[in-house]
Amino acid sequence: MSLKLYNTRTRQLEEFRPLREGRVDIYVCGLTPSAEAHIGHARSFLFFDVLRRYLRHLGFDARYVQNVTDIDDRSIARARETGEDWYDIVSGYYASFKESMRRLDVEEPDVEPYATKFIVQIVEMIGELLEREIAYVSEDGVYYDVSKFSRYGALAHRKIDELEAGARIEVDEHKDDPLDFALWKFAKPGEPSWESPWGAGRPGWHIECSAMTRTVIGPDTFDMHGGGADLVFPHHENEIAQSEPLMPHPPMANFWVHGGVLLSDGKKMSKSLGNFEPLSELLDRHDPQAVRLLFLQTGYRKVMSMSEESLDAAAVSLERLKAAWRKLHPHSSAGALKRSVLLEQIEAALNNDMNTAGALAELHRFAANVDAIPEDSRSDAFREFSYALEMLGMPPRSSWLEVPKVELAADFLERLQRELSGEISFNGASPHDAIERIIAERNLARMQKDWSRSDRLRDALARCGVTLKDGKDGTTWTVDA
RNA sequence: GGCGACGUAGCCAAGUGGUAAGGCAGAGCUCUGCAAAAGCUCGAUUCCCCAGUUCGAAUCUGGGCGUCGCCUCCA
Repeated sequence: MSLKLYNTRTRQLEEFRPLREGRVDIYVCGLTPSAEAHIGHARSFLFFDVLRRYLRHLGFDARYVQNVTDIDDRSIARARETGEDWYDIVSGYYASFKESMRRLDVEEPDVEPYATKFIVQIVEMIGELLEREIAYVSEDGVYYDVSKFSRYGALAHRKIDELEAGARIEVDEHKDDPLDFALWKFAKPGEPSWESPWGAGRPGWHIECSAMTRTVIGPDTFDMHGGGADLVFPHHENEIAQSEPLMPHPPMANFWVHGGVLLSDGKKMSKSLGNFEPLSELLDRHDPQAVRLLFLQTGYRKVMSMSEESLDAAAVSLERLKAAWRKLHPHSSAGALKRSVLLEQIEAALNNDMNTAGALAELHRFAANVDAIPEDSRSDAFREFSYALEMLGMPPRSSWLEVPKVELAADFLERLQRELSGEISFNGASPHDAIERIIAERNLARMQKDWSRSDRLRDALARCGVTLKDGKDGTTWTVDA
């Protein structure tokens, strides 16, 4: 039993085998920080985070490279509009993205190459393409000549004439063919630029990834290249077109792995449509672990839509896992990980093209049966459950031990006092003490079977947003959301 | 217009030839003075529609209908 992954290159589910024993090199196209990151980006990087964690679990030494395209037309245009420095814009958005990734427990890439740090290698690569006459210098830049690469369109499973029939390709007088794309764009006055043999300018989109994979990972075929499904064409197709003619032994990457896009109101979330809320703000409103859980529930390749309701449902679902973990927690003790059906079933699910929804189902099945676990195997169960959660990127936190509480409103005491109309006074007491005081009074009333007083006290608290729960170990309270 | 994906209970979603995982919501029960919380139990004779292949199909084939993506910057 081993990992099978869908390979966009061959359009098939294939058994994953690393090119070098025990080692996996993954390159994932990162962000172009010309706008605020959104939850669709999070879905993609969350998936690759789980893939990476799983590869490591399988015993591979996984090296994860995720680039930053820190130069592009949009950020330059934005700088012109706002008067800001273009790089301040880029680094601002990127910092915000990184912070969101941290909150989502997405692990840091092992290598994080910035496009602007690889200008030398980019220029060198363009030079090689020109030498081989696969590229040409035009009036406003250097272009890639698509007609020179016979496999062009292979990744996207598209033929050149089909692409040309597309109604939305703009004719550009600087290109020989509408499908040709820019490798280097000559700078207009005021635009950021770097020197090159053909004139000062900046790299086109696509070329940075070709240059960086070649430099950072190596000139030969590497194991996996990933990104969102919307990158298949033209971005990844163009990367292949740039890289493979210069390689002695193509293909550029063995596996091409693409994650499905996220829909918002039935339309793909995208920078140009602006149909999204910044990721950082969404994470203020929703538990990042619940966000991860929600994405784990859906196959990574499926087009998926998301709603506030689904996010809330995921939070409740996460609570179940937390509760199971909490029950096991007192039985923790150091020791080796002992495998049982839980891990076996999770592996079986993940081996099937990273079926995280199936893996999650196993976690829930386990959680539902936690009470039945015999005392002497609880420590093992605890370690295995924790390990599985961690493997999916949902590391148990110390906060899981606490029942969730929300802050009391600022005027809580005043409202409470009013609700009780002087029945009990607690001048100077903290809100917490006041609640405890009422609970004590109520329990006294309950002992005396004074139900009307008991209920009156409970209702007063309820109107102030505090719910009481009578457990067998006494009364606890929670603050309503 | 071309290429592709998807359509499973109220909602989200797994399952890719052997008789429908899981989550949310809902219902019932237990517990409780009553609640809340918690625990237990239950849910599609059926997988968009229509034909076909097969002993057997949600799963394969053909045809419809619908939704979405890509063909343009995008994870």
